[in-house]
Amino acid sequence: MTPDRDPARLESSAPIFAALGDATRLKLVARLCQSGPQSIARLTRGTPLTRQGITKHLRVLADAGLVRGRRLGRESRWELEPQQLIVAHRYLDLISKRWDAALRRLQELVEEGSA
Amino acid sequence: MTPDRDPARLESSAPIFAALGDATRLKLVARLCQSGPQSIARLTRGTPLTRQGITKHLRVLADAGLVRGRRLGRESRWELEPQQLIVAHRYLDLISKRWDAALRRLQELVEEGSA
DNA sequence: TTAATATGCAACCATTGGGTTGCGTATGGT
DNA sequence: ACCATACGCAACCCAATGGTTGCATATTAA
Repeated sequence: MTPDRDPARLESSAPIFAALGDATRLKLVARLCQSGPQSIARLTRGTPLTRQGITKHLRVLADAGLVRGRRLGRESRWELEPQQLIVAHRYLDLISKRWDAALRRLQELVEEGSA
Repeated sequence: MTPDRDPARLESSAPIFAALGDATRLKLVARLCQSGPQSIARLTRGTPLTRQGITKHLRVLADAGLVRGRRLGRESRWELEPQQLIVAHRYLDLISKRWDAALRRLQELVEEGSA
């Protein structure tokens, strides 16, 4: 375990952030979050994009492990996959904490220097 | 405030995620985090990239507000900017919580349906 | 059976992105 | 004064991305 000590593990968060780094995909995530699993056609409604555009974005999210889709009859239902979100979340948590620590160290140095 | 209620605010997180969505930039953030403010030349050492490459990545991070640089003598010192990290962190927090809520609702529906 | 719905696949296009090289310039050290 | 260091700017290149259209296919409904 101890994923917060493994730099390689940390770098693997990049694809997750990359997948979230697009306004359209963020909206998709939000919609899947708020309204639960949906078909592509339904996800397309309300966006200025083509169904194919949405499909591509869903694939990107799926490749990052943020989302999963399976065929149900003639439609394919897509839903959120929480684990990867948690990975990203933990990464930011770690960075924030490290940054806090660095800030404190810096602060101490400054105070020492001016004392 | 209540940034967690403002969809427009939420979408504005996309550039932050996009900036973090690259392995090289994640490493830069980690290095700035661990070893504090550094010059471009120093940040370049240890990477297979050119100084210009690093400079470009720093600009991307800066445009996302994650990092800030200022000229000190003949070198330019770059350091982390924590607030944007917190924004991203809060976004993931929100999504996670919404997702939890959706999961619970779904769970209830399933249980009702099979009861 | 026929029509409408929901999707997948492939080609294509324009733009962005990651990365380099070359060159010019300011700063620091000797 | 001179040289090395640290940097910025601009041009350039190739690959990836965001987005479209056209067409083929499976499924549901009438």
